[in-house]
Amino acid sequence: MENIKRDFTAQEKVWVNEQEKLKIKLICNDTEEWMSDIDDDKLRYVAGLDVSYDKDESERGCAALVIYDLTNQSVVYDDKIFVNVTTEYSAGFLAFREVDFILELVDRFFNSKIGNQYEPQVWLFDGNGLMHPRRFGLASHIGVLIDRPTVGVSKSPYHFIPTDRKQFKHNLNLSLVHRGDRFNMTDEKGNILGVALKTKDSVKNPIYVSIGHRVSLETAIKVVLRCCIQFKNPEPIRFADQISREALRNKK
DNA sequence: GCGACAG
DNA sequence: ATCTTGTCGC
Repeated sequence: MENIKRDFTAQEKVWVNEQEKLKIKLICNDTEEWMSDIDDDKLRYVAGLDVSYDKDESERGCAALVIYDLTNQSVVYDDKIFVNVTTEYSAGFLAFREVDFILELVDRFFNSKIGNQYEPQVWLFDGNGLMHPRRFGLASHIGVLIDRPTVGVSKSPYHFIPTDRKQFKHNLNLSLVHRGDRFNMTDEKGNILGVALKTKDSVKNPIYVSIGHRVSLETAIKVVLRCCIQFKNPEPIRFADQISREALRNKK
């Protein structure tokens, strides 16, 4: 796996500094009691967040937060906000495009009546954590800002694919046969940045899981696998995606 | 030499 | 991210 080299704009240089600064606070191991025995029903509430964008008006978007109860397999909290998107997407800087919306949702949750009752034990994000050019993707970025356990879940391997794309896909197919099978995503030095994780026997393509903040990779994988119940993607993220997307559709 | 790029 | 029908399989 290798990094893509390119020149940064002035804005991106500022963002790189911000990432490096926040990265100092990043914690890449388990910090909570329940993480030592997830199999013991110690994991119950998981948050999922996602932002959808309008196809016609690029400045219009909707961000959603869902708290999912694994015990009852139900959504116990959901919230959404329509947002004004002012930051263009730039690979490696997704967090800066969505951070304001996400923080507002998190803030609204903690200030809600049930903000204490359903405090999520871990927060799942649509995007990467450590699997990032500077090892600080959106999940890590938000994780540090809210200082809660977070995990990055993406649908494509970013640019962390070997030069030989065909060989990579071949290796994936060999390794990923059943639900739970994984393929390590490593950098050029052999560091494991995340995994390609098969979450459903019948679905060929894996999802990509990486540490966000305050979880080990093993815990991140266990959490995601437990949240992938009926579909390829984790339920909390699926619902957040569904809510934000539908809200945008109905507002027309 | 150019382009590569989570959402 | 978003544009999109049918269709295969459980």
